Order: sequence, then structure tokens, then C-alpha cells
Amino acid sequence: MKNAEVAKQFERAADLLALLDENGFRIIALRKVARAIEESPEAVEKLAEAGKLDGVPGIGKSSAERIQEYLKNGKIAEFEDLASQVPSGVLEVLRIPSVGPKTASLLWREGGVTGVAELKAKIESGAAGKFGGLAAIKGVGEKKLLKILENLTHLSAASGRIRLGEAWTIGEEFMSYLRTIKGVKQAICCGSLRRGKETIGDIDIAVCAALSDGLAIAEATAKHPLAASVIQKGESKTSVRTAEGVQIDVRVIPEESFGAALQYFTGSKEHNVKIREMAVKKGLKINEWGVYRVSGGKEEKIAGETEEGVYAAVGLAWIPPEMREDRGEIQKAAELFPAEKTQNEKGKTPKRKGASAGAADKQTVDHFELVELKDIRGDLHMHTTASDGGCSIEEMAAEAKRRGYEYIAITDHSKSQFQANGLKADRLIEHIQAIHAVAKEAIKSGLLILAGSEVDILADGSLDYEDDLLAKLDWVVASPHAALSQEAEPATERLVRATANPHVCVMGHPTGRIVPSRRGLEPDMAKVIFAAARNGVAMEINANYHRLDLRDVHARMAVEAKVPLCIDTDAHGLSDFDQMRFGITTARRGWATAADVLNTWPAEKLKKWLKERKSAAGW
DNA sequence: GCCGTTTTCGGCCCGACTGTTTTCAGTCG
Repeated sequence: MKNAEVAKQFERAADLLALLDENGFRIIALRKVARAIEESPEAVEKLAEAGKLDGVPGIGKSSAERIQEYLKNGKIAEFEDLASQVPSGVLEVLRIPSVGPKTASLLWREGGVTGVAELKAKIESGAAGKFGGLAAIKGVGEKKLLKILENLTHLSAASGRIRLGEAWTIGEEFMSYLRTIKGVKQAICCGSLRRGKETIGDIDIAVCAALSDGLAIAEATAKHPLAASVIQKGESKTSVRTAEGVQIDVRVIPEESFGAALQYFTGSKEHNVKIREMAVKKGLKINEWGVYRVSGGKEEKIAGETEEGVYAAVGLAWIPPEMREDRGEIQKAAELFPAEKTQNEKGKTPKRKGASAGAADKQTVDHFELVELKDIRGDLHMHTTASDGGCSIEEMAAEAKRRGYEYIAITDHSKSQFQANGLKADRLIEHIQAIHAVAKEAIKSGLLILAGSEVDILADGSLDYEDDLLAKLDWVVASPHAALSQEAEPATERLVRATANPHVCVMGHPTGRIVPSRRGLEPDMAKVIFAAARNGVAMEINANYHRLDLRDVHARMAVEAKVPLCIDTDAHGLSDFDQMRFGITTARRGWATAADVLNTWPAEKLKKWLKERKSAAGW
């Protein structure tokens, strides 16, 4: 899968064109192509082979040809020609926050700066030497240069995006802090954090308060212990940065505009562009303050207090944040928009959402009915001290009970995971007995405990235990742990073969990736999912925010193929149960409803499904 | 460069903050 590689070519070309002051729309179009390739669930090679490249939204004829050229030659002649016109170090200068194409171009053409190290040396030479002559450039001043220097040091500290779970912790801390400030009615994280993306660039928080309180809120934000430095500070927008380099933007919005602000700052950018285009066609204008009808030079505000109102103004049902990626959700929302009436006529009540979706005291109607945390009835992948977990069977069961779960599966590692104290056959048999002993007591209080195992899928697709041993288990999660740098083709065969074992219930973290450092397996996921469908195997969304595997687009493929998803935490201790929420957001990004998720089913339905899978199940 | 229930040509989202400027350009989200 060369998607990331090809996308990089287009990103670089866009940067080069920007530095060469080319047509802005052409630059935007190239970035759009990069994103379309990057996020495509299908391998770009396969799309090219099938001649489907220009069928992907955002990719036109000319880009399709260039992609073909890259796949054939390993380079694109026209892009190489662009690269030859700009020193490569200038592209690095462009990476510095607060430096855009105009500034980088000025520094290069008029200041002779062709690299980051050179730029740094010139600025550090100080004001006496006019910063190596850079301060004399029209449009570049002392303050700007000092800001660049400051951002340079941040650049080395911040490696770009952080994981969802890490951003979530910071976001929660800031939200609760902001809510204690006088005049603040509500504070909600927006941006990619609200959309539940696997990595987060920066944290956007919308604060509902009167603008007259804006400066006080800005002061308070800058004083938070996590705010190591202040980037900007104004009445309606303040940005700070943590010591680790995470940027936090706080916006102050009055109540009558709060819904518009939530919608606006939640994004994604691509989603918002589409929404705004729709608005323009209807003679409307949308910004973070509201929706306005524009006629005869006059503007009349027609929505803004709630998110739902903003969507309704352009003829759409409210769209759950996790779906807002311009992946077809807008068309679906248009179809669902008039549905409320017909549903009411049928006597069906649409799902109502709590305060987090709209303004503080408003309720939002969710027509999409995506799965929610409260739908979860159990967790079917967890470890105990028998392998590498930190707690006993009883402790894990007690925690599950405390959380109101109806069932769990204890799934310790199999024998090949010797570094994780994986169980050999004799120990597994003892462990099954131990689990059943605890289960016998637990069922009295309504908790079903399945004796399971997380069995390794070996490099050739065979499993780490013999079939007759697997048959003794109530629940089998089959996961790849080793040989994760396998080529795509053997990886596909490996996973497809594993689904064919009749004892396997669910495929655990299918790619084995670690966000963001390890890519893991890159199989033809469509083939794996079709195999799972054919063999009646469920696919896991591993909820641990280091994994989130299946990832969102593959979860959606599973939903479309009617393969049940199983959202598991892979808990190794009690606090890991909390990770379920990240699996939920990933499932929602894959458009999953509760019915699509196996562990939202009542225990009886789960048992029935299992019985159909394993006729030898001894209940 | 891409795209089309007004368009195959002529559009392409919108505003806050900052710094360099005397009214605006650049960057960012």
C-alpha cells in the first residue's frame, strides 16, 4: 500500500507551487488529492489497476495520470521539475509554525535563506546585525523573526500530532477548569478531538460566555498550569501551548451563537466547506456566529443557537461529530432530514441526545443512531495475572460488574507470547477451570464470564493452539502479534486463513498497528472482511488508544459487509476499562449503530450467536 | 486542479489575531 507515499508527492507539489506563488486553487486541489489518497481505505495501486482513480472525489483526470506515472516510474516528472526550482531546505522552513509560503519565499528570495539551520543562525546573530539582514526585508520585521525563533524551538519538541487518549485527558482538564470561571456557561472540546480522530493536532475548546467576559477568560486560560506559553490572547480567541508542545485554542462565543461555533470549530474543514457551499446556493452565509440570509445587502440571522439549527437551515439532519469527514455523511443527512415527520407519523421516537451535542440546555435529535458508550453490555477481550495482566479473574469480574456489564471474556495470551507469559496447553486447561469456577459464582449476580483466549495468528495464518484445545474454550479472539512487517499479500492470506478456523469468534486488532509509530500489517482489508463475513467471524475494534484497530474506515467496511464489530478494551488492568470510549468513537467514525456491534447485544443473543458458531459450546 | 439539479467555464468558505503597516497581508484553523 503506497497511499501515504503517493499522498506525500502531492503535498510536496502543493508546497512547491505555494512557494512559487502559483494559483491558490490549484494548490488547494492538489492538497485535496493528497488527502483523498491518504484516507482511501483502498490501496492506491489497486485503484490504479482498476482504473478507478478518477472516480475518487477530489481526484481528476490529470492527477490520476500523475499517480499512474508515479506507480510506474517512482517519480512524477512535472513535480520533479518544480522541486528543481526550489532549494529543498526552503520546504523545511515552511514547516515552522507562523511561517507560510509568502514568508518562506521572502526569506529565500530576498534573504537568501535556504534552510532551517541557516535561518536560525541569522536570527540568533541578533538585532545589532539586523538579524543577518533579514529584518531589512519588506514585510519581515523583528517581532516576526523572534516569533519564528521561538517556534523553531517548539518545532523540535512537538512531533506533530498526539494520540486521542492523551488529547482527551488534556481536553477534559481544560474543560472542567474553564467551567469554573465566572460567566462561563459551557465549555466543549471541538475539532478532531470531538470527532474522535485517532490523532489530534491541537485542542479547540468552545466556551459559551458573553464577549464582555472574553478578556477575563483569556487571562484565566493563560494562567492554567498546563499553559507553558501564550501564543495569542484576544477577546474571542486565546491560544496557549503546553510544555510538551500541544496547542490549545480557546474561543469565547455568546450563547446565541454557540451552536454555530460548535459546528464551525468541530470541522472537519472539508465537511464545513461542503456545508458552506450548500449554504451559498441557498442564499445563506454561515460563519462561527450563525447562519444568515443574505438579500439586498442585508443580513438576517436565521440560526446559530444550536448545532441542529445550523444543519436544519441548510436542509440537513444533525450530523454526529464523528461522521463529519466529508465521506458521504452530508448526502445521508439530506436524506434523513425530512425523516423526522415520517418517523413521527409512524409513531417512532427519534433518539434524543444530551447536552454535549448542542447548547447547554438544548436537546439534539440524532437520526443516525450511532452506537454509544451506554449501549455496551460487555467486554470480550481482557488479560489477567495468568499472562501479562495486572489483576486476577475475580478483580476483573468485579470491575465489570461495577460498570454494569452483563458479560466478559477472560482472554489471556497463547503460548507463542512467551514474553507476555503466554499459556502452554496444560496451563490453559487449568486456567479454563479457574475461570469457570469464578463464572459459577458470578452468574448468580448476573455476570456471564466466558473462558477465552487471545490466540496468536502465526505468520502462516495457523493458530497457536491445536483445534481440540480451542474447542474447550467458550470464546476465541485470534490476533496477530509477531511478523507484523509482512508484505501485504502474505498478510492478507494469513488473516483470511485465520477466519476459516471454526473456533475463532473474533479477529483481534487485525493489523497490529501502534498509533502512530508502528504501521502494522497492511492487508487487503476488503478481502479479510469478506472472509470474515463468509465465515461468520466478528472483527474487533481494539479500543486502546494506542491501537484503535480496526481503524475507522475499515470499521465502516465491516459495517457495510454486515460483519459484526466487537469493541474490546484488551484491558490489562482496571483503569483500562475506561478505554472503551475510544473504541466507541472509532466505531461511530465507521458509521456503526448499536446493532452492528456484537457486545451491545443482550447476553442471550450473544449466546445464540455463539451457539450457531460453536455447536459444542457447553451451556 | 476539480467540479456541475442554475454551470463543460467560471467559480472555488470565512473570520480572528498578529505584525507590518498607515489600510492591509499573512497565517491559521
